[in-house]
Amino acid sequence: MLTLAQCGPTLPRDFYERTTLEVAPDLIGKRLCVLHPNDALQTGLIVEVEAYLGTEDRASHARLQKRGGSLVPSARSSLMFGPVGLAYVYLIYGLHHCVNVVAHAPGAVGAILIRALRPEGSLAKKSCSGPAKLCAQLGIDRRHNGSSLLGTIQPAPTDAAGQPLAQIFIATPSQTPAPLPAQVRSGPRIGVAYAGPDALLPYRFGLANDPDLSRPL
DNA sequence: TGCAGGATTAGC
DNA sequence: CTAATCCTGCAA
Repeated sequence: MLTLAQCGPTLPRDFYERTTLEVAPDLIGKRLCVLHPNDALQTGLIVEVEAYLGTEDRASHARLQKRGGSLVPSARSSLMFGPVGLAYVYLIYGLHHCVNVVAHAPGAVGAILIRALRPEGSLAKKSCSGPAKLCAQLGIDRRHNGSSLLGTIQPAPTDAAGQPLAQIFIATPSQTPAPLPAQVRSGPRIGVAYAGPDALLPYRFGLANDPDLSRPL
């Protein structure tokens, strides 16, 4: 199992403060890390993500909604409008959690869904190939909504019930070579057929031919 | 206040 | 292919 120091340097805030479509492919090959209150550490390399943009993206939670005759963004997506480097975690189908990274240019709106990991260490034999599966494996749930991904702090934070909360962060692996940009491919996002033409936008990014993809790219 | 549907997954 | 399951958006 990896130690905290072996995870590599944590991605700084500046990494996330670029356009969402710039940040998304750059997350491929980075290491998602969860430090649990009992000091257990779970990690995996990101092999697949999807970018979700702002009010104009019909597939995004941040898209405009009808309300009182006018169009406004929904309350759920408010984190996507705010500071970068935070986790946006939501419940889907009443059953599963999905985790996003808030990332966008200054004044813009957007987040990146983490869709699949290559599991490492204690996770090595588990499947993290799917946005809900990786959250289940890593113990990520709505208590982490709004938590910072920019590093660990002491003492560990607590949730609304006062219970200790696992800390999530993303690091640049120092012992694994970064994937060549040529190996990162894009394709249409999964499960967004309701978005009409926006369902075809190539905002899904992943390592070409990686066995840990949630689906082939 | 009520209802339709979802950035998914496992199982038949 | 469908069920599971609950929060959110949106109409009434």
